[in-house]
Amino acid sequence: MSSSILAGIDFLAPSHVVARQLIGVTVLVDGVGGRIVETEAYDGEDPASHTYGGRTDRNFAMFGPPAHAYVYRSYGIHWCLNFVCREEGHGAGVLIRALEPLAGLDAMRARRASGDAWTLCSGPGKLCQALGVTRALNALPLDGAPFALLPAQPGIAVVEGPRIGISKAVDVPWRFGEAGSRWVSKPFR
DNA sequence: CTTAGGATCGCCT
DNA sequence: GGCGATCCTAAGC
Repeated sequence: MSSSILAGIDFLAPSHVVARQLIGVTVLVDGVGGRIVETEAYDGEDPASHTYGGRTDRNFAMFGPPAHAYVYRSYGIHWCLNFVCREEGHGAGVLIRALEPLAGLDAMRARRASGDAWTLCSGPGKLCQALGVTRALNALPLDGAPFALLPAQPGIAVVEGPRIGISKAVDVPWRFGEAGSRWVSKPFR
């Protein structure tokens, strides 16, 4: 049994609400990770979402219970980490796009041969490489090993903007970030 | 600073 | 066979 409430967030809420609340939450994978500073929301009603066309072998985790991981391979090369939200069967989630690295910096640098501190986790593919996230973590619950989530400090200022790297629903403002953070994948304007 | 191309997996038409 | 919720490197302005 796993609760839908984790780190003070109710993962049964709509994905754009969860995406906003996740800013400032600390995520660790085997003790390596940092504060979430950038997210994007995706939803079953959303043409840009992997789940828009229904359930497949690749996206089944997004149709499973909330507060679980959905990991997929992007462009055949990178891994991307999502947190499943909404009720089971809905097909919604939040893409974790960037972290402020806090724990396990040595492990991150070892996994990401090139790259200075600013680019260790400044993108969905990069942070998965830094934290060692692969398909092996797909569909696992977020309230147990190797995951750990710690609540955000209250009062974090959040900015929003259009999502990155998609070709449909381009104007939906479902990208969220910590205001003024230098750790995001691209500046907000 | 901006743009272009390659890497390469899995789903879709 | 095409294309993507990406990243890195190289070249052009």
